Amino acid sequence: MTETCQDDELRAVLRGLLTTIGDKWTLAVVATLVGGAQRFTAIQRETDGISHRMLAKTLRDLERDGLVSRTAHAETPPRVEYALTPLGRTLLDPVDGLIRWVDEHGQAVLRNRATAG
Amino acid sequence: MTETCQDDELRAVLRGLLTTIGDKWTLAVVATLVGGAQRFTAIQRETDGISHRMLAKTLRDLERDGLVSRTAHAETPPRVEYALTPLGRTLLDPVDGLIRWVDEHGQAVLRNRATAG
DNA sequence: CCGCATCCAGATCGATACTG
DNA sequence: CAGTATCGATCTGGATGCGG
Repeated sequence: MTETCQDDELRAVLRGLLTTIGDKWTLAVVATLVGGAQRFTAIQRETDGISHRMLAKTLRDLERDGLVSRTAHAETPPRVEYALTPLGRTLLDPVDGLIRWVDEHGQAVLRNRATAG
Repeated sequence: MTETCQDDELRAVLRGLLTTIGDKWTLAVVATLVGGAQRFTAIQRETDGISHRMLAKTLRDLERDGLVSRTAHAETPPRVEYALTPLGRTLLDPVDGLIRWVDEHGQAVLRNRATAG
């Protein structure tokens, strides 16, 4: 495994990661899970305007990447809880950096957008 | 201007920003511009596989947000140079945090994807 | 050389309905 | 309650051609 290959792969992962967390709902869902494990319906209620389908997709993607864990309890009625994995929690740090940037410079971006149309 | 309104707007900006920098090519273009101002064609040559149209769109979006400046020189042949603005450079910091995260945990994500995908 | 408009194929998303 | 499949509307991205 060469370094260039790794570099290429890392770039791909970076883009994929940005695409993932940049997806319309991912961040909101993650924000909902910061406080602790949540059930499917609870997440949907917390996340304003998300459709059933998109929540399912978002959670599956996050689970696929190992950022969110899915625990199905064999009960009636069925109960499934989602939570951030340790790996998922490590992501909160750099994301927080982005949030701070928006907090600091977001207004400037808005102003630019308003000016430039 | 209420705080809740600002909070909503900031969330919108955050999502918009993540969408922007998560867009397929934005990061590669920004990476090209880190070293200094570049011409349209030079950026296209540096950024492997990007189409004319997408580069134009990417640059326009970045310019709209005030992250990239566009300087047209009135010459023949026409020459237009793009460069990161000071605001654009402040964004490099949090993005670097993300890159470090990928550097550190990207392999784990890939492993998870391979297992679950 | 630079940028935009048009056209077209593929991806995405929301609503709905159906299974366990 | 949790999750998947289908369908239709919308959006995106690439190729091409034209104007500055």
